[in-house]
Amino acid sequence: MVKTLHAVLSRRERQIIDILYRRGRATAAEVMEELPADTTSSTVRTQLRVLEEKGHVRHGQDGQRYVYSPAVPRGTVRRSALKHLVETFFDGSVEQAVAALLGGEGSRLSQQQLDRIEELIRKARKEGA
Amino acid sequence: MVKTLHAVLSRRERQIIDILYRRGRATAAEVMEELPADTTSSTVRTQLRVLEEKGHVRHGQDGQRYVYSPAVPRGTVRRSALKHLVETFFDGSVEQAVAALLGGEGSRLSQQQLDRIEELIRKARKEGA
DNA sequence: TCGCACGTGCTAGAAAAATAACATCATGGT
DNA sequence: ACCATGATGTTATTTTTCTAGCACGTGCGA
Repeated sequence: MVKTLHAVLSRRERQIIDILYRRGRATAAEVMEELPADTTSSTVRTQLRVLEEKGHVRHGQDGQRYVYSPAVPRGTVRRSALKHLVETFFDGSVEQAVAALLGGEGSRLSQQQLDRIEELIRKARKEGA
Repeated sequence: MVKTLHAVLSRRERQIIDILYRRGRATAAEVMEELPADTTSSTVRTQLRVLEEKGHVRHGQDGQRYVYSPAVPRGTVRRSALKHLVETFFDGSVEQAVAALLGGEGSRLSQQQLDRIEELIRKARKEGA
């Protein structure tokens, strides 16, 4: 059983990495903005450095500041995150998960989006046949 | 911003709670089975007790042993977990998330399942109109 | 009835995580 | 040129998490 990223990280580390996945990249200051207001810059920077040592994030340089981004491609992580979520909360049923996505109050999918999803279903039918 | 369950829990606590959500309910021994082999019973029971104190799980009694289950309904937690995942990894796009579910190699949805999903889309169309 | 197997409660100690203090270096405006 | 500002690195301290030891209770088979 390969450990999914989230199973390995500590609480703060997860918070921070999630911010990076959401934004794609961010400076220490930007990360700090998205954390609870009382979090100090020093703390955030230390965490980022630790995360880098552990190989979870990397940084480039922009002038004087560091710009951090996740080391593992988003696509990879989200695939396993999705899988874990489906197994944990939907009895492993992709169908149930899709149902929850479509049914969620917050969804509000446009007609076009629904069109595109139907298109995906047509493709899935062909492949699944 | 309401904190989602997973944002609050420590690493071990998450592992354990996920097991409970997956299985619905479990004894300390059953939880232990699903954790890394070197985890002791004492440790697991302590964690469960702490989780109960914090209000995340509760227990009933079955003869002599305790049977633990999550305190927050699965449906509630999975809704927010899904939401968080969509925001973090799919730019907030439900469509993209559905696409990933349908497109994942491991999916292998049956024709019936696809039928049911299409039915859901029809419903979504009506509501969204 | 004894004692082993298996359950729980409590509590202390070790390990990991989180925070913050302090020092240093570049930059830009006065 | 100089200081205020905003970065960073290093390191120490505090806090939380994790683990495990020990005591005690219950049931069941020898």
